[in-house]
Amino acid sequence: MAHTPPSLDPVQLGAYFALMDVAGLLRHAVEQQLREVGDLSYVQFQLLARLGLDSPTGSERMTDLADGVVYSRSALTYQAGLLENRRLVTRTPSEEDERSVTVTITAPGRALLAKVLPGHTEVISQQLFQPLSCKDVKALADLLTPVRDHMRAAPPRSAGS
Amino acid sequence: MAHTPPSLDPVQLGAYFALMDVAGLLRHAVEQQLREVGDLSYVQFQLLARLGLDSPTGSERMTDLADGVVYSRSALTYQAGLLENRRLVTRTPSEEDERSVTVTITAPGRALLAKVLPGHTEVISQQLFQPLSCKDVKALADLLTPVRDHMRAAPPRSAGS
DNA sequence: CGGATGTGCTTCGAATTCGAAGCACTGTGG
DNA sequence: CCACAGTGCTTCGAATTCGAAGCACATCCG
Repeated sequence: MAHTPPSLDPVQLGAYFALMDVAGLLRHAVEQQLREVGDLSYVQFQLLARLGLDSPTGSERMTDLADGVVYSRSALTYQAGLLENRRLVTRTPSEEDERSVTVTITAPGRALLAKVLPGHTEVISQQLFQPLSCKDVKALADLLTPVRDHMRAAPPRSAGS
Repeated sequence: MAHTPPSLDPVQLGAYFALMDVAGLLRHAVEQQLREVGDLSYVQFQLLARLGLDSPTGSERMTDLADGVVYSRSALTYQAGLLENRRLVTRTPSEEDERSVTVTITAPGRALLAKVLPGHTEVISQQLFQPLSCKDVKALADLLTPVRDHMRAAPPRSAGS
């Protein structure tokens, strides 16, 4: 059935390596900027951004956060602890599910997020979008969004079944 | 000069997050597969692949390897040491520059590479390329390759200058 | 109601990463 | 020839990551 050739097309290989390289380089650039301006790691920024920008209430459960971030649950616990120590978020037991923990961004958290955001977008614009036209960006988003949905739906388990 | 808006277009944001998410998820999927089949980390695989596939001689200097991989020099030293312990590569002082170290893939290294390669390409095909047509893949490569070149050329230093 | 199973989060130990400092060798200028 | 700067790699300590195991609560089924 799955007649996967032993090696990919050169075009496929190029796309694959370019994707991974761009993501890695971009992550490094972003991380450096975040560290300088706000002493934040990329994960910490992702958490603050999700709480402060995506969530209407500024709160989310640990599990929902983990679903939006690629990292493991334990790493999430660790980073949330660091953010809590710096008073950028609070962790309170959920009232409905006593086992759940609700993470909420604080006012200082929002302030720090606002402080690092301009530099962050600047790095993205400079590093990622400078060589691309508006149409290119649109095309890139349209190309990658279905891939993300596909990957989130299909866990990396055995390809069969 | 650089009138960077305080926040990115929604389209840009979507492209940015999709890119990072896809890369992260793909890295996890690939890493799991490599671990199961060959007990290799992603970095170790990259090193073996570069030595076994890209280099005609099967040898390269540490610095040249580091340039092709995003990781730091010390991480490279560590991983190369692990590969050497498993007899998958050898590290010998260069004859011309006594301070250089030449890394060479061994026969067992090539064998292991050949062993993990089919599964690797299968994962890439399934996870990354399944939702994409051939034209899409071409477009993706054409979009990302200039970005990579741009990022490699422009270090993430202060954007201003 | 009571036990079994499932879900949510944290703790634990091991592995990996990074940047800074250190060591070894090369090349250049006096 | 010798000091000095430059390059290549490794070692070191601290921080971060992961998976597995553990704990607490919720839900289901008899």
